[in-house]
Amino acid sequence: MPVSVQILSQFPLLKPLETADLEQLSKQMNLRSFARRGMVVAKGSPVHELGFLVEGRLQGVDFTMDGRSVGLFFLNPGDYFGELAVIDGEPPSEFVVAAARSTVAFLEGRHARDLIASKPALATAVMARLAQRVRSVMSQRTLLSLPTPFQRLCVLLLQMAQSPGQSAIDPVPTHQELAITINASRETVTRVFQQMFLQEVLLRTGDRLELVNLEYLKGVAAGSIAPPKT
Amino acid sequence: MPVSVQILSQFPLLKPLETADLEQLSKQMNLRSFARRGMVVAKGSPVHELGFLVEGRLQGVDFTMDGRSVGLFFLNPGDYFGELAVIDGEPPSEFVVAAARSTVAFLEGRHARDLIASKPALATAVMARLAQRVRSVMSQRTLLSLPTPFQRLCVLLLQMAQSPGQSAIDPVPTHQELAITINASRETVTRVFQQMFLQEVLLRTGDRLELVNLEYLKGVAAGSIAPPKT
DNA sequence: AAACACATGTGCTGGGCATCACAACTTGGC
DNA sequence: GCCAAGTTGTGATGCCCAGCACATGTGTTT
Repeated sequence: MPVSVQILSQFPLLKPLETADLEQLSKQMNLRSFARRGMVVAKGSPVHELGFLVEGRLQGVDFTMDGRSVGLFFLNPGDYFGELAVIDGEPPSEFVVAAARSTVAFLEGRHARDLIASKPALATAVMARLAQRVRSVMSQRTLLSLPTPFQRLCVLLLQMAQSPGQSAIDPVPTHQELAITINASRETVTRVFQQMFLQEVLLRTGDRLELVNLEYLKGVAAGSIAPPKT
Repeated sequence: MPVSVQILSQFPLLKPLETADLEQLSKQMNLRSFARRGMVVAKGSPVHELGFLVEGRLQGVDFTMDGRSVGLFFLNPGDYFGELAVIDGEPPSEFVVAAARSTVAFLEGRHARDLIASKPALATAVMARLAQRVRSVMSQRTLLSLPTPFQRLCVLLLQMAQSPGQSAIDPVPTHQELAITINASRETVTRVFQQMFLQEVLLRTGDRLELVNLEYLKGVAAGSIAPPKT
């Protein structure tokens, strides 16, 4: 069940490859579809595959040993996942589930390793990707060691907005999801938002959240503005 | 100020290199010494160098925007650091300071990049190193989202012990250092230790901390054993 | 030996946040 | 369309832990 070269050529990671390479790859890959909530990769699974998201939306989740979920992130079409397991041969470090009906192209671990090893351009790209992941997880870790949920939420909002360099977040994750990533309760997130709407720091319109008062958010993040009392 | 080939050949990362390569490298590198508390690399510095610790002990530290320190780790002779900045060209992500009088061999960023790009064996090793760092920071992030300091400390102790696969930690970091990594106050760490000594879960002899009751620690980590009240 | 820096032990107090409980509202599925 | 599932808003309660203050121990420096 090969994957069309047409589709493969859409992926930024594979851009440096020749058409011949893509045709070769095409035969090694296979396409699978997932319903909403379908499990794409299980943490600790012995299967090592590199996955390319063709369409839909995936979310990665991890769990603490006592069952709480942490550190959620999203993948959009064009992204790939599973590099960690492919590179070091250890089991995958988190679960990946479909946040919406999705289609994924898989390349078996062994083939993926060979591919990366044989194409220096790919190796460089993968290294860059890993470096970026280290930085991103580190900034999460930094976020989590801020003292108050109020500060953590401000920093998270700034982080999420600055990805596209904009002062808006679209679509906004649910309070529950935000709570998970900043290690606070769902209710606390609701209450902090309430505060910020009142003070007109944030503005919500549909699924879009606008960061009106960026200076305030930065101030709280840097600790120069004290978070307001209850 | 070249670095002797003799010294370079000690580093695991450089093992795959021929003697000729090492001699070449030797000319590109330089050796610097640092007193205790000396700053080896500054976060955000525009200088990108790959550093090899020849002797001594270094510690990496990061800070939140409001000035608290987080996520401290140690380097021992034979380790290298600075790969992140070398790979993605961004400023270093943390400070590295000398925990004791130390000697470090530096290789300039451009040379390091060329070296890695030209030797697939090195590229593979660096990729593996990065993958390991992602996993390690991720487990830190998981640790930080546990609800109570008690649980966080149990998990941290288990993590620190299992590096060598032993049930002891030697040398034990100070309470202050532990407090920083689990995002708790120094006093809380002291009190948790107190508890655990009483219950004979831990045993301290000099600079060595023995994990006597591993099952208990694992139980608390997994949430199946409730942390005792104050 | 004295002086100092640093690590550790311990009590007290207040506030912040998790947790529970429940209501109002929106969304998706059939 | 309607029911179920999921999302958001809000109050009340209790407890855990940060923060402060200070005592004691230990190794290092002069």
